[in-house]
Amino acid sequence: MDSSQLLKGVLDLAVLAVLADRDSYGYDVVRRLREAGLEDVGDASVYGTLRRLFKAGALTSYVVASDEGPHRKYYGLNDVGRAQLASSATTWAAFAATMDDLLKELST
Amino acid sequence: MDSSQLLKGVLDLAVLAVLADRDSYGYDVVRRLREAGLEDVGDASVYGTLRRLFKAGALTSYVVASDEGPHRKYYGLNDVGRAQLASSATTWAAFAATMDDLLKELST
DNA sequence: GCCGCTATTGCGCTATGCGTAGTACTGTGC
DNA sequence: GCACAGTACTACGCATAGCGCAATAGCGGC
Repeated sequence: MDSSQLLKGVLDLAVLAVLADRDSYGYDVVRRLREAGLEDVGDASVYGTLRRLFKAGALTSYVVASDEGPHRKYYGLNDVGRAQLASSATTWAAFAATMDDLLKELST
Repeated sequence: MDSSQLLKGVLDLAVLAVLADRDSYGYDVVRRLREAGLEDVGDASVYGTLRRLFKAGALTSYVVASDEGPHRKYYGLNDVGRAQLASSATTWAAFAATMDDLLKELST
C-alpha cells in the first residue's frame, strides 16, 4: 500500500472509479475511460486490470447475454472494492498534491 | 510520449523538477525527493533514473570531490532535459486533471 | 460468404521501480 | 590503528504492469 503502487497502479483506481458509477463490462470500461480523457489506455490493460481486481476479491462478476454481440462479462464493486477505491483515491490525492508542489516550485 | 509513459514515468518528472532548481547528485536528489513528500522512493530507483536520463541526453554530468565522503557525480539539466521537463509537466497536469475529474464524480 | 463491430482471452515483450549486496571514501570514538 | 556509521555510487536480478498482437466468437449488413 505504499505510494509506489500508485506509480504504476493508477489504472486500478481509474477502473474502480468507473465501476463505482455503475456495473460495467470490459469493452464498456475501455470506452468510458477513453471518453473520460484516458485516450491511450489499451484494451488488454483494462481486461487485465479487471481480472486482477476480480482475482484480488475486489469485484463481483456475472455474465449477461447480449443481442448485439457476444456475451458480456459484467463487473461490479463489492465492499472490498469500495474500500480499495476509497483508500486508493486518498493516496492518489496526496501523491498528486506532492507532485504539484514539486512542479509549482519551477515557476518561483 | 503518450500518457502511458506517465503511468509509470512519474519519477523522471520528479527528478527533472528537482534538478531544475539546481544541479545535484544522486544521494542529494533522494534526500530532496523524500523531503518533498515522496518518502518511499528507493535510492536505486533514483540512481537508475539519473543514469537513464543522462544516457538519453537530457542531463549533463560532472564529478566533484567531496570532503565528507566519496566523490559526487553531479547532474544538471541541459536543453533537452528542460524541454522534457516542460512537456512532461504539461502531460502530468492534464493527466492529473483527468483523474481528478474521474474521482470527483464519485461524490455526485 | 465476407466484412465490420462487439466482446473476451492468451502470449510474450519491455520498462520500471525495488531490494540487496558490494565497493569505497571520510571522520569519530575506542 | 581499527571498527563503525554516514556518505555516495554501482551492479545484479526480480516482480509487475501496461502494451501489442493474434485468436476466437457472436451479431448484422451487403
